[in-house]
Amino acid sequence: MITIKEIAEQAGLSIGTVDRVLHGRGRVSKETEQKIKSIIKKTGYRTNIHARNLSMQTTHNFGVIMPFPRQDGGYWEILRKGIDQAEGELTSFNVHNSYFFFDKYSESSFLKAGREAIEKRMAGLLIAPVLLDACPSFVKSIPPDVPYVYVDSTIPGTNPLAAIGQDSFQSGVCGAKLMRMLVGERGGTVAVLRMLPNDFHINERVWGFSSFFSDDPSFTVHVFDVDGGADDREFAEGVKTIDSSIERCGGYFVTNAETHRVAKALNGTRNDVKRVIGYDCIEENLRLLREGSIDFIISQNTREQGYAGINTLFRHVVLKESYAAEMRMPIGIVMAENCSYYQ
Amino acid sequence: MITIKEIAEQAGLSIGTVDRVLHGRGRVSKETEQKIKSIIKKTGYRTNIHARNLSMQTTHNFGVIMPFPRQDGGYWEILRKGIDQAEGELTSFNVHNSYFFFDKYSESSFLKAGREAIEKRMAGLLIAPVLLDACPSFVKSIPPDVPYVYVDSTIPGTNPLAAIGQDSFQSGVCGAKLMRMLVGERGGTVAVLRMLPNDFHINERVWGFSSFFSDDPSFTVHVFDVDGGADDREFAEGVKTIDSSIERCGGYFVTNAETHRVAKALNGTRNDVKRVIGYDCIEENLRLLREGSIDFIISQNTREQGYAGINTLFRHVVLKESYAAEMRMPIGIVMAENCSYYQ
DNA sequence: TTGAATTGCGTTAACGTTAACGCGCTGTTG
DNA sequence: CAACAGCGCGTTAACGTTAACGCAATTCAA
Repeated sequence: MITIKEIAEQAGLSIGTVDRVLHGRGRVSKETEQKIKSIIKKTGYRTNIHARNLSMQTTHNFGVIMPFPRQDGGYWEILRKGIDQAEGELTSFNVHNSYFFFDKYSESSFLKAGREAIEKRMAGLLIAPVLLDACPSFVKSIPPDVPYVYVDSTIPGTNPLAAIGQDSFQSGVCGAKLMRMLVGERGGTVAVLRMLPNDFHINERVWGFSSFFSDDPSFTVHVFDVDGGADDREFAEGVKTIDSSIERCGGYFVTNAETHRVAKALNGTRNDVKRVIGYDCIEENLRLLREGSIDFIISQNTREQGYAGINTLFRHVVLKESYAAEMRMPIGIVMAENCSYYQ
Repeated sequence: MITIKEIAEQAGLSIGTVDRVLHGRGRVSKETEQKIKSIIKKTGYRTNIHARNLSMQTTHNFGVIMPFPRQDGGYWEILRKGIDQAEGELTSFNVHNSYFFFDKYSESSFLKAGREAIEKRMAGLLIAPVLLDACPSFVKSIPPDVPYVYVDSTIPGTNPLAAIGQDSFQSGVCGAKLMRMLVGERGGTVAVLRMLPNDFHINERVWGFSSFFSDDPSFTVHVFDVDGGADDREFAEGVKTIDSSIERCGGYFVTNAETHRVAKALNGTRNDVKRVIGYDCIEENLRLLREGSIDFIISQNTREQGYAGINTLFRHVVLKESYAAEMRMPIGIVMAENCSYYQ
């Protein structure tokens, strides 16, 4: 590997000048700049990260802007686990995360968290852009030298370093395929419980699920809206009302992590031809999966998303590497027999 | 973070002495050694990897001892992809891999590959210990200062830095669960095609599959041995003979990556109540999955195994970190609708 | 036209660790 | 008792990069 010193020798200049060119710090004539740049290109120079980090001696603070971990039935805890794991593996590089939580039902809360993160001058941001309306304006307020990465969702028209997420439509298709397998080819009626307030993800999932059955005349899909904000008793009532309004419902597709609440509500009324498929490997869902009250959980690999998000920031900020701009996470199919790997 | 210099100051000694204690290079009196060691413990000193790597200026060569990539229907190509990806992400750290391929049906070939790897004095070894009999004696010949990591399988009674693999028994259970879903509760006869020569993995898978149905009287499981070494025509004949020997076979569980050959052999005789479940996301299997000739593929996440294996060596050798000794990979359930993420 | 600012470059200390080298002291051997 | 080995320790150059500093030479403003 060629060094700055060797480049300087080849150019007949000093390392200071080479360094100035490398970092665009000016005070270099155009001819020398060109000369040095051509040598850099020819030799394929790459900076030695060890020397760099030793010299810089900086700690890298990444800001994580995400909903309160307990929201969505603890779904965001999973993301945090992946983020924390990445931080742990990168302690040698002085990487530290600061969390800026917000209430996912409050735009002002989101904007406040975002402002704080910007004020604290983070070296990079990991954002869960669940609030589609508030996000674009906030993203514009991020200083141009601060890279940001999306997890969970993405915001069109913005320019993140990377966007990490799952194909929600396709995950709905997977849910439908599994549902058809469970119910059997004879078909019947299946219900989609769309959780309110619904977001982009949830609608895509519903769409994917429905489109799978659209050319299968033996299946009928009913979509119901359920208030995810209701307390347990009220919620169970709502589910039961829906259940009794369908004559013979073969299965339920729940579009978010609240699957366990649906499964519990159905538990009394449930017979073995009533199936439940839902999302996200939160503890309660896994418990009911093992117990048999839930048949399948579709995993977004949320933990891996958090891990990959911090890793992307690390590679860009610390190692100065370029990285894939878009990462699609696999659609994980989880049942009682393989759920122990999705804690 | 405390430095060697600060330790030396606290002890009233020089950094050279501290360094000698840290590396056990002797030429230090017992009292000073104790004094320094206590300061190290008290302050929680951790060596600065950047300074270390900058000073050492070594490149780290890891040896990979694995079957020829084309064997097992190209299964080992997947492992190589993960290994190469890890190497790519670690170029900044001067990590390089050298491959030592062997014929998985020849012990002498394995031993030769192993000897070569040892002669070339690798900084660490990644081993796919598919040859259970030959492996223990080889492992004993590895110098004690060379760490080694297992992928795919493990060898009891040896002491690897880490063992990365999948719970084969449980993956068989998963296969059975999926099979029962596909065939339906009414039950019937299902066949297990155990590929010869069979190894530890394959027998575990068969066992897991069979045990799932052992308490379900509506299902009958037949286990057949098939010669994986046969050419395509001969192989297809064998499968057809088996198929015609069972009156109404509901499905086939193939215990390794040769699933595509079984699916092709069945293609003529196949009707829609004849299901195929098999292993490993090699290209041909994925193609038939999309086409509909295979219903499910169980993924060992082989690519991730290779990636994690190199990463484990890296963290231990380069970063001097301790690491989990055992990693169980998730049992991936792959169908046409989510297979695009398992290339 | 003199002082000040700017341009274009070189020099150097610092980051923390490693390992070779050197030096004084003590004990041993012929 | 001289020669020598070994012990216990300090000193120092090197690794590659960064960024502050310095210094001529030139340009610019008053």
